[in-house]
Parts: sequence; structure tokens; C-alpha cells
Amino acid sequence: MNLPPLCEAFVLHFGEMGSRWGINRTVGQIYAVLFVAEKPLCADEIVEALGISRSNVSMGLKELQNWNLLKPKHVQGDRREFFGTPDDIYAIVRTLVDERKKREIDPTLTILRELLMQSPGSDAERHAQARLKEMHELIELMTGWYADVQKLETERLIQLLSMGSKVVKVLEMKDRLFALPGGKGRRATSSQAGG
Amino acid sequence: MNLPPLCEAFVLHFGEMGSRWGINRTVGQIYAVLFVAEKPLCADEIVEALGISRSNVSMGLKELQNWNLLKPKHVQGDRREFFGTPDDIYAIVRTLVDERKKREIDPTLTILRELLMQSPGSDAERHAQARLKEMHELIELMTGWYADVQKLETERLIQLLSMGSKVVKVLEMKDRLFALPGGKGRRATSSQAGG
DNA sequence: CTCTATTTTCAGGAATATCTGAAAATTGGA
DNA sequence: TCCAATTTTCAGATATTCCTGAAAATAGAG
Repeated sequence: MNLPPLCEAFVLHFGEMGSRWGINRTVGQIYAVLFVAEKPLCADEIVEALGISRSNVSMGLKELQNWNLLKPKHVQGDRREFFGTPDDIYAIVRTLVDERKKREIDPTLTILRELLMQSPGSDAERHAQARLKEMHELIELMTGWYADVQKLETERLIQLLSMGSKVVKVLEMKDRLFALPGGKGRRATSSQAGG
Repeated sequence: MNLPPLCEAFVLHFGEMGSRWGINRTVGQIYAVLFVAEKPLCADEIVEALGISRSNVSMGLKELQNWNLLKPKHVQGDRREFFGTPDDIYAIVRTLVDERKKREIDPTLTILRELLMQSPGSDAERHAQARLKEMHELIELMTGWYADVQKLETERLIQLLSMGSKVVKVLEMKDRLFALPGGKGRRATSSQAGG
């Protein structure tokens, strides 16, 4: 590997972490190199940096492009293609989450819905369905939250995350100010997000 | 595989998804079986259900126990050990996130902090550090949010998630009600969560 | 169109990860 | 203590994933 020590340390760690996330170590390393690079790199520069084969880089870049994680760039009068990562790290995370959701969560929701439609043929299946229903509702709750929060501009998102659970305090305050007739027990257990 | 069709479909899908998450397919299947089971199962019942070797089940269960994802149960007058999953699916997700954080995020934060302490020896390293700083701040923001939100009781958590980005509306309202002297520009860009 | 730099593909070898059966270890009861 | 049921370990077999070099495909310049 042919990188400044600091970059190398990061690249190695990132590759390692990637491999715990079902991402090919090399692909993780390629992304790490591009992430810390000062400017977009071409395939051969990545080969040079990581000391892996050209074909491996090609496959890795293709994989990353399938994930929408790269910004390709063409240089005038140069036939090679250069690649960088988005400057905005929030954009990167949004893409990552979107893609993982598309590949893993959405198919799971589909299966769960299919299985919940079936009429159970035994107590075992009835019980399984009850469990799957819980899972389905939880996933819907979380993806619903994400879909909503995803629309926020970064500034607002940061504000929201910085607040953490303190928003609950604000909500309580709101509830007190505009006290509902029903008193404190505004339940939100089921999947409805409520208008 | 020896399971009711509905369970089998779920188990297969879950194993498949697990393997995309860096989790051994079989381990995922074992958890899926336990998740939908009506009662805790012993190792041989899992062998029977999944059609895999006894030793494989043993290793899988050990793995799941390392993740704190199982509820072991002993039956009076039976030497075998039985395993179930927590009834509360929110508890399961909390454990999952906690463990993943411990294994993946925390070490990453450690590395990032180490690298940010170093004095850059070149422009390349200086630029890399700037990038790593962005990443570090983002991760701190997210883990800070999680640490905070994690403390909420499930009921409150559901309420919070159900609101999604609507809390931002509430925050705006709060800001209007208690208008700060400085006007609208309360910035929250840096890592401080603000008391 | 031709030429050449560049990228992509892919068969097969290398490296990892997973799984199994057999043997060892553990454990609770007699 | 000893015994038998149960669990765990682990070396080697199997399966999967990853990587490479060579060959094919692509694409821009002339």
C-alpha cells in the first residue's frame, strides 16, 4: 500500500469495518482512499495506492457506482475517468442509507406483508404471524421516521439530532400548552403516525 | 428444513438478509427460528428445524449469546438448555444497535480520534484529516442522538419516531414562542449538542 | 475507419468462511 | 465418586468469496 501513514491507517480500518458490514474489504478500501483524496483519482492511481490488481479496482468501482457513492469526473484532454466522493458527508450517508434500505429493508417488508396475508394453518403459524406483525410494524415505524427526516435540509437535521431526546421535553411542553381534552394518555402504539 | 411453510419462508429470507449484514447465514436462520417459535427451543429442536449439524447449532447459539440476543431458559428436571428471544422486539433492536455500536462504531471513533491527534506531514495528510474530522463529527452527532434517545421508554420512543420531522415544526413553534434575542440564526453545526 | 489507451469481463487460482463428525469437556443426578 | 446426557471444541472437508492475468470490449483522437 502506497499512501501517507495517516491515510493508510484509515484505509485499513475502513476496509476492515466494511468487511463486517457485508462489504468487500477491497471495495471499502477503495472508497476510503477516494474519501480522503484531495482530488478525484483514476483507476491506476487507486491501483498504485492500494497495491491491488487493475481488474479488482475496476470491479470495485463498478460496485461503488451501483451504490451511487461516486462522483465520476472527466478531465479535458484525458481519456481516463476519475472518481471522487461527494463533498457533503451528509449526502454520502443519505445515499448509503437509501441504498441499504432499497436492498434490504424493502424486500423484507415485501416478504413480511406477503406472509401476513396468508391464513395460518396451525397454532405455530398463527404465533409466527403475530411475531412478524410486530416486526413489520417496527420496521414501518423506523422507515417512516427516516423517510420523513430524510427530507429535512442538513441544517435542520443536525438541529434535530442535536436535540436528541430533549424534543420529548418540548413535546410535553406543547401538550401542556395545548392540552387535549383526553388528558395525558395520547397513545401512539400502533403504526399510524397521526396527522 | 422442517418447519411450517410460513416459518420456513421467513427463516430463509432472514438468513439471506443476515448474510448481507456480515452475519453468518445459519446464525441468522437460528435467530429467525427462535424469533417465531412459540416457546424456547433446545439445540436439537433447532437441528431438527433447520436440518444442520448439531455442532453448527452450538456455534451459532454461542455467537448469538455473545451478541446478548438470547434468553436462555432452564426447564425443571431437564438437563438441556432452551433458548428464546426477548418478547419485546424493541429490546431486541436496542441490543442489536448497542452491540453493533460497541463493535464497529466505538473502535472507529477511537481510530479517528487517534488520527486527528497526529500532526499532518503533508498537504495530503492535512486534507485527509479535514475529511476525517467531518466524519468524526457526524458519527458523534449520530451516536449522541442514539445515546440520548435510547434512554427513552419505548412508549416515548414510538411517539418520537411517529412524529418524524414534525418535531421540527414544534421546535419552530417553540423558538417563536420563546424568541431568542439573536433572532432566527441559532446555529447547531458544530458537534456540541448544547445544554 | 484505424489505432491505441483505457476499461471491462471472466475463467480459474487463492484465500476465507462455513460446516461437519468425532472426540473431548462439562454437568447434574445417583 | 461415577455415569450418562448434553454441550463444546476443533481438524479437516466443503463451499463461498475474492482476486488476478489474459483476453475482449470500448471509446476517443487522428
